[in-house]
Amino acid sequence: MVVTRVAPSPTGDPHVGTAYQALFDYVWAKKNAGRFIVRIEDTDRARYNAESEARILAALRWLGISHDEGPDIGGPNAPYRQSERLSLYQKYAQELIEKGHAYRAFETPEELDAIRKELQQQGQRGGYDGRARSISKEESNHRAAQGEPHVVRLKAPRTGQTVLHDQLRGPIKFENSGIEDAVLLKSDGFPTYHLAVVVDDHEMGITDAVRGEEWIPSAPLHVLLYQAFGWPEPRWYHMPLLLNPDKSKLSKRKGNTSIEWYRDQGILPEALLNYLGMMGWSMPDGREVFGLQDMIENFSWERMSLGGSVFGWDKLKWLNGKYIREILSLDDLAERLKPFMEKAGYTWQNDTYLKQVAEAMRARFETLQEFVEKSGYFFTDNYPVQEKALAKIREGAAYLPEVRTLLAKLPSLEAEVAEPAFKSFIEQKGLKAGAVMQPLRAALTGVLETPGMFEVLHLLGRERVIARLDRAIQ
RNA sequence: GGCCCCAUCGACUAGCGGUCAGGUCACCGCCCUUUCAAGGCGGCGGCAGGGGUUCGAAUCCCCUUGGGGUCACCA
Repeated sequence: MVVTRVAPSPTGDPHVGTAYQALFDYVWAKKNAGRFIVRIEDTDRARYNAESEARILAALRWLGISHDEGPDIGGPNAPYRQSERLSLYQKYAQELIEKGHAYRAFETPEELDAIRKELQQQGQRGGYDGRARSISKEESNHRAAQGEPHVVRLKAPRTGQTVLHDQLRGPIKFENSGIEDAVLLKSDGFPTYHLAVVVDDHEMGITDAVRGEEWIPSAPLHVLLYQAFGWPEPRWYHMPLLLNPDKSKLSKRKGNTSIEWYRDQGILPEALLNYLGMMGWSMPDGREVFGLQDMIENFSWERMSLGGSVFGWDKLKWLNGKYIREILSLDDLAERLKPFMEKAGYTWQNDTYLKQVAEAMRARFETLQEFVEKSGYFFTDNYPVQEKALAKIREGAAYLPEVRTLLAKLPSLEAEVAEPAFKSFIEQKGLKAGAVMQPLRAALTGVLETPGMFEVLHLLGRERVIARLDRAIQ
């Protein structure tokens, strides 16, 4: 049995890094017919954001990553919010104190600052020297009983080494002398990540701890905790990081990290998921377009590459376009377009029309939002006319009245009718097609890039075509 | 700075001792063409450097360099 978890911290926008993590946790669990858990790491009162949890869960749902247990659906290991498990951590912290693996420390934040400075001046590493270790058990108990504020710190060994057995990189050795007496329980009674993650992973039966590489430096602390408790360690997998274009860890300041931002741009969830799947991982046959199920069927850690991956926009957009033009059905595409159209204030006479426009535009937009931006003239007469289009209209002013006459008297604007009529008109005049087509295009759409002219004529219909021509001629 | 991780085209990657180092995005050119796309074809472009090991290294080892992560009562 494999049980994995993703443990987001509800401090803000749903982060693509969380989705990345969740994706691999999910795939690995499902590959092994196991369970995938979502746990909320809300032990930081200062950064807690009340809406964040729901948005993170919604984002995962949107992506199609479904969890087997979590705060919204419950499960055998409930509760799934660390803020609701406080007594657990306190109990285990107490246990460590009694076993001699942890101790209370009573320094105030100001005192800690002073200690840190002092240590730095001496050229020593670390932020705490472990001085509270020397407080006697009696005194410690007494001061705690008096209600004196304190934290609980790990009594890290000062000699020897601790080895992290990372499944992706092999053993990583750390000198214990470099491991600090980290705070396990804060003075507000909340645990730090270090205590919480170990206690919860153990209590929830997590067998495989998959998380970002940024955790490697504190991993020995976690190993030490497992040893102190006498619990078996999970298998550790430290994933490569998602990067900004400048190769630093993906961050809000240097890129778009919110899943909601991509959603609002009209990136499809399957495209985003697919793209995340190709960050550090590849299909055995080299396919670049693949879904969750493909990933589950073909997943193995051997195919993971360890260098971080730049999370870039260009290829994501290309992939999204690929889904739009080759993977989605026309019906599906139209349905997904609707909310974007509505948001932009566009209306359409019926779904058939929307679908026809979508079909005509299909190869010409790569995000749903792009469709809205490029297709306005199909949905309103109030579309802007670009400078270049205006120039084209003037250029072709001589022909437009004749084109109007021609189109007005045609029995229909279907391509089968309009195209031959148009061709012979052009031939008669001894013109090049573009000389007439481009001004006409500009007159009917206000832009110079549109679907084929005859598609446009047919979609707009005679009434709108004539009206727009009249307007342009004036 | 200490500790730790990583290292193939600009980007995403294939490669796991013997390959003309392959594919994709982006970029450039050509074709198609009523425009713009899409699509097809082609091009540009890479094993960071130096030592080893080996008959033979992108592949294994070491050093250097470079990049990154982390050093909180945040996760």
